[in-house]
Amino acid sequence: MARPTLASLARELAVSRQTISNVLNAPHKVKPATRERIQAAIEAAGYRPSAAARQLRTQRSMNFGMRLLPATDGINGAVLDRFLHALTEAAQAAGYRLTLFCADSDSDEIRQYEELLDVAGLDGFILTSSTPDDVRTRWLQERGTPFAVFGRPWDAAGGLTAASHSWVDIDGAAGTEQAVRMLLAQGHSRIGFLGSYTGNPVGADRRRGWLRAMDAAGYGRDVPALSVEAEETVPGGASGAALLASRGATAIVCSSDSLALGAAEKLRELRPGTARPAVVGFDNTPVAAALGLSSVAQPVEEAARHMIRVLTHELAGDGTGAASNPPAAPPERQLLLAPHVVERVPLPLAATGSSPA
Amino acid sequence: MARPTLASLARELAVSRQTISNVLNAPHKVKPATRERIQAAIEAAGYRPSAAARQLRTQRSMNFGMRLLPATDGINGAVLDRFLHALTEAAQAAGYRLTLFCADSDSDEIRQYEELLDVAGLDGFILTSSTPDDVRTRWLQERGTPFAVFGRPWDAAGGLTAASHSWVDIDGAAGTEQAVRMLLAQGHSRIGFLGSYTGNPVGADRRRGWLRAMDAAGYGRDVPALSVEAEETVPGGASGAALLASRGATAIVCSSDSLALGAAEKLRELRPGTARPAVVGFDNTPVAAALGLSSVAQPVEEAARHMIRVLTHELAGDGTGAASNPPAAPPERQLLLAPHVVERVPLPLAATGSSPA
DNA sequence: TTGTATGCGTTATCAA
DNA sequence: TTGATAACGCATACAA
Repeated sequence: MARPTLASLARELAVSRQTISNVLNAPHKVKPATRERIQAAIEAAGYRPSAAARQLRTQRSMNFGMRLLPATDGINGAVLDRFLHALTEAAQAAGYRLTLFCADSDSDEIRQYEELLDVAGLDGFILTSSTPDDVRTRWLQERGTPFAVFGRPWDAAGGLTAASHSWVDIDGAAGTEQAVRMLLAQGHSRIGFLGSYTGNPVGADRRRGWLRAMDAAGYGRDVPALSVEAEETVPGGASGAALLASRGATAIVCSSDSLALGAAEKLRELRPGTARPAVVGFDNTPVAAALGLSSVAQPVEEAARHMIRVLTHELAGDGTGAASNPPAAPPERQLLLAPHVVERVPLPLAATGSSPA
Repeated sequence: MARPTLASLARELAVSRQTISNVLNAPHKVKPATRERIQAAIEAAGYRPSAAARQLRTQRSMNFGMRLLPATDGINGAVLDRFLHALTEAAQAAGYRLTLFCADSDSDEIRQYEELLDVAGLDGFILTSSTPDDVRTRWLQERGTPFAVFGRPWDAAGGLTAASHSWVDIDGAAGTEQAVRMLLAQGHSRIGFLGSYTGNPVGADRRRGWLRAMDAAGYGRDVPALSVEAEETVPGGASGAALLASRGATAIVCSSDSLALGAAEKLRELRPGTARPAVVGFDNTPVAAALGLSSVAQPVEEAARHMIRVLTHELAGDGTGAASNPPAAPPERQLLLAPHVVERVPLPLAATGSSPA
């Protein structure tokens, strides 16, 4: 038998379509007795309202869009998987669907917005980065389309502009600060920082935390010598680590896992006696886990959930549909989440490396 | 001004809605003169047909669905990014959109299919794995919903069942075969295989290629000693490599990059003199690239594009809309793609490791 | 509290 | 070749 519709179900139950529609969209308007009878029938018939018909009427697609960037080449791309999964899950739980799309450039991204808005009627977008005068965010704001950004709108100079749009980000400085404290607790004092930070606001932010913690610990005078700039690659990490080691660093905080991987290898090579290379990475990628490298873990799942919360809140008086009596507090429009350090012991593979096999 | 609709545009042009619709969907039915006039007007007005209205009429959503598996823990998850991006891009190029969803289990996945089919009217699904009597594929087939699977339907015993559904897969055996040949050409003869293959059809497939190449090269008698089973982790690779080395292996083909990473570290540790650990991984993940490890690269982009081709072909007489005169050859419903070995030289970090810094 | 009428934007059928 | 009419499935204002 064919899929039931509002009309077919109404005929069957000898009520009007309107009543069934009310049971679904405004249950309080229907007498409890009939409501329950109809609810049971809906259940039994497996009736589900058609999103297309609904959208035609309400001008709501219950659909968010997100641009998928061209395959993030780095090791750190692994973070995207988790983010995407959490995003999809949260959207789904809120009754929304997630549509992916590709774009060649930021301006092409705007063309895609336009197309997806007109054709598919998307209700909002997820952006995975932005700058203070990002053409995309400006376009979306002018058009009044809801969107949320993962990442603060850093400007080129490394400053943070007060943006009027919603964003969620991870507090990188807090992460490196915590990493330094962990290393201090382990007895290290000459703790280096390795990262790309000039002209790279994210790297600069992470460096700031290291700086703060070093100052607080009274090692501020060592800071100039122990801060090394490096390309965010494995070889970059290796050569940076060599430089830091030559300056007496016994531990290194890195602004990425790629760097940490290179640094750890290099330290192990330079000091075969040391069982544990005191290196901390950033992003807590599977690679770090696989190699037993400590790393700063970002709560991307929480970030994703919050972004959906912001979006659904903006789209409805209340996401739940059922008007909660004390209207739920609106989600923070701009939220900075704290990461945490995952401490790991190196693999046996490394531990046995120092002693003859 | 509001977004133009068929009606508003028709009024403006003093033609019927139908004519405009024909210009879009059956241009040959419209007199060239009016067609061009209308096309220009469409362009100028920026008119775009509403997908919802269209779907209501045609029962087509132009939308495919794909389940996002819970964050692939391994290093190898990186392959998904590329696959997803290629999939989205190909779908987009074919005029389709891609909707993501999550599920807790295979049976929940079926519930999601049902929901997405009823509610959103998805036109087809992408699956990323299947077994011979997969409940999901059976359900989809019974319902007549188009779908394509990435991965052959291996059965538990490692056999390949003749499936009636479409799939695309990478020929793992061909990949390892090629890896062995590369190592042979480099002068190796005692080439080991490291992987998880009993009860793991994918691993068994990859082992098969190694076996074939070793036999062909006349090293068949060494095979029993040189095949080592290991858990697909970095430590697994390290201990497996140690065992293989003790049996005289000078090179190792691994069934994953995780294993290769562990194996390479171990070999480097065991033989400090050897600048190049002769290890080949599988999947060509960013980690392999970052570390300068050779690896078998899967053409996942091509696989993704083909799956979209299969799906769109099944849904339309012809994907292009414009009926091509010689009806394009239907895409292979079951396609095995050949991977290729990416040969890399280890990083400086490793090369300098053997000589004093 | 329940039912009736109308329209959301498109395509399909048919008549002109 | 073009135009009028109906229908896709639903929600909303309004009448009962």
